[in-house]
Amino acid sequence: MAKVGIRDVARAAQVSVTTVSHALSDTQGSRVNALTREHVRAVAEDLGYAPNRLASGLRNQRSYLLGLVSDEIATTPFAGEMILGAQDAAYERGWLLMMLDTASDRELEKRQISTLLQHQVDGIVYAKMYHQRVGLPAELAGVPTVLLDAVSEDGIVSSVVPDEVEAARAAVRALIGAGHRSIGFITNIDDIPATHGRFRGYREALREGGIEFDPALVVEAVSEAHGGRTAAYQLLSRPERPTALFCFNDRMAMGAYQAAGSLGLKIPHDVSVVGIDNLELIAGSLWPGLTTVALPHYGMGRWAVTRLLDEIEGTEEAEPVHIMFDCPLIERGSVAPPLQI
Amino acid sequence: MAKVGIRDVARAAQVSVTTVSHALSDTQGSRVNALTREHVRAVAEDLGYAPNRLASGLRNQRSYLLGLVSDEIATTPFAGEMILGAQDAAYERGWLLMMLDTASDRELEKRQISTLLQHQVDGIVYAKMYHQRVGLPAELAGVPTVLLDAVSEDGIVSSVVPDEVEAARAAVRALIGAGHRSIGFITNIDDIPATHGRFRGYREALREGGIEFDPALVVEAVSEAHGGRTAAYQLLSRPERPTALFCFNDRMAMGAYQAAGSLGLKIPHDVSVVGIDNLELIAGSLWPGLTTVALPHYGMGRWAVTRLLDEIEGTEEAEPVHIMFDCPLIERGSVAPPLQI
DNA sequence: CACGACATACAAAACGTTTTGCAAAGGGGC
DNA sequence: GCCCCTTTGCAAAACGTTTTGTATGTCGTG
Repeated sequence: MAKVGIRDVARAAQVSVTTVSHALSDTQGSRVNALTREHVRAVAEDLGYAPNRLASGLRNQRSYLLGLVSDEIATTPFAGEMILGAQDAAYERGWLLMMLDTASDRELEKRQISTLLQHQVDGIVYAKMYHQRVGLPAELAGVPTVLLDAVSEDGIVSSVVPDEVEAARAAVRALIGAGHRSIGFITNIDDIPATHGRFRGYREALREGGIEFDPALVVEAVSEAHGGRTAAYQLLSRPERPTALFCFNDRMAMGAYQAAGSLGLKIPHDVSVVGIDNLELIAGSLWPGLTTVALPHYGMGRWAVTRLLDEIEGTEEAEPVHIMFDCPLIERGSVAPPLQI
Repeated sequence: MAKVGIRDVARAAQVSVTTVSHALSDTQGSRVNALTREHVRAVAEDLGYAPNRLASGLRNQRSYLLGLVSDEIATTPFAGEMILGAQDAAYERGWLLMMLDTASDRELEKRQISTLLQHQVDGIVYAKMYHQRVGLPAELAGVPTVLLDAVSEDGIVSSVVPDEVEAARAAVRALIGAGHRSIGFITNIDDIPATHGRFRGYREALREGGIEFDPALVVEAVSEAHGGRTAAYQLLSRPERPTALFCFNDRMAMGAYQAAGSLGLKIPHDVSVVGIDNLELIAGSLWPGLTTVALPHYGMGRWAVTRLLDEIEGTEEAEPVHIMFDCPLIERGSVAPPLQI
């Protein structure tokens, strides 16, 4: 069963290839009779004809291919949602996405981008697996590009990142709303936007709640379960222990659960905990379920591709847009009113 | 900066496009002088020329594109490794991979496959996110295809799956090796190959160790943390409780940790636990770290693409191959000798 | 010295589309 | 009834490669 091409359709429909082409793409001013069009369409359908995108891409200088280059796709659990969002948005508009993992290797990244360009991708989503500032690779100059979960130093291309400050505020507000006044903050040690943004959100939420900031309630650690565990242990074993903990992420919150358990404290009865990330695997598996703030990976992925396609298809040169996505609170069972109230 | 094409190189090098083409692809019998070749190459390099894959694909009837269709990429944590393996293998051989998520929707799957085919992909990896038997979509007939983490009912295309029996045996052997004789099995309730394979592996390992199978030590539950928790609670609260638990997966093992904790039992001192999956996020975050068996997702992804490319590039029709991948034991800290020995 | 064989380079066709320019036919206004 | 305009269809060129067939010279051999 050889591939059926446009000439096969033309032959079967007793018209020229030109007419077939016109009949199948409605865009042109009616250069074909409605009846002929119907007839051609029926024949094409019948033969199972689908245009060869390689050929039409060559002719139109448009491949309907998008590249997505990102660091460490595999090692992080966020990737899935982000990519799915991007994929969905692309597919809905008739485009396909090609992902490449740079493994954070600048040299590899360079080669991958040029491979993508060789395949004539019409644009590139440059993604990072956690919110960061980046310098745009030189190879991307002149190529429509959108940043996903990253902002560029020169602000020259559109970008989307989560609103870290708001995320932290939402988390802490949930605790304050439950009546807590002594809220520990288990933060991480990396110098990344999330660290600073969430710290600011923590302080802003406290201020809003009329609670004085107490530096003694902030503990830094590596952003893993064990870091969260030691930090929480430290905070919870004090005589004047906080009644709630706001953790930098869900993994650290998991560590907090472990520390609470080893100190004989029950969550949420003795201590409330909130995280950030909404990693289903962790937040949903903990017991009780972890109340946390979701990072809108799916939505950001969608937005990035949608924006990229708008820029590609748009006629006029559009100004780059930089947006921050809201992060919704996901309530499970780790927040309750404080004990002594 | 307009794209530089082969004719630009020809002009700059003062030769014909034919010569440029020949000079750049060494495959042909030397139809070009070594000196000319060097010269052309230098000029091409200089101009930053890279052939347009769309055009060469059209001419060669080979797109150097592969499709990867899979169910639920986003919702499962395995996806990353599997896709990364596939991606790496493809990239190393000069191919690109286009992923599509069918969301387990048969209708969507159909459309996605035909989209891929329109883009002239040279082959398709049909992947599932957990080991299962599948019927191959009719659209794939005649298209080079390899199954990833799935086997087809008719065995007509090559496939790769994990060796479930061996995985379970490795896990249980680790417990027996530590001295355990009373080993509970927390299994799941779904009728999938993993359930049956791991049960068989459990029994085989017991037999090898000269331990009699005791149906009372097997408890079924949903394969989530809460399922593991209730099952483990049930097993561990018996007067004659098992000294070790083999859990269907890491999430259920996490539930076992919770049950042990609520019963005041320490892992691994009072009870040993092993899982299957090696989900870094869970196995590495638990305290103590979970000893578990890794499912070789990265390797399977690599194998699938490598095999697919061999079949595509191979001259003769190759017989389909069905292989099972070994699953290595990953030791962390959840296994110790039993208490009373 | 002449002829053939070989090395080297080029022109042209092909891959499967889309689109532009052109021609034929049909219809309406005068 | 003639002319012009509109509608409808077709032929051909173009997109950027690769490859086949052919032409030109050069060298070696008889």
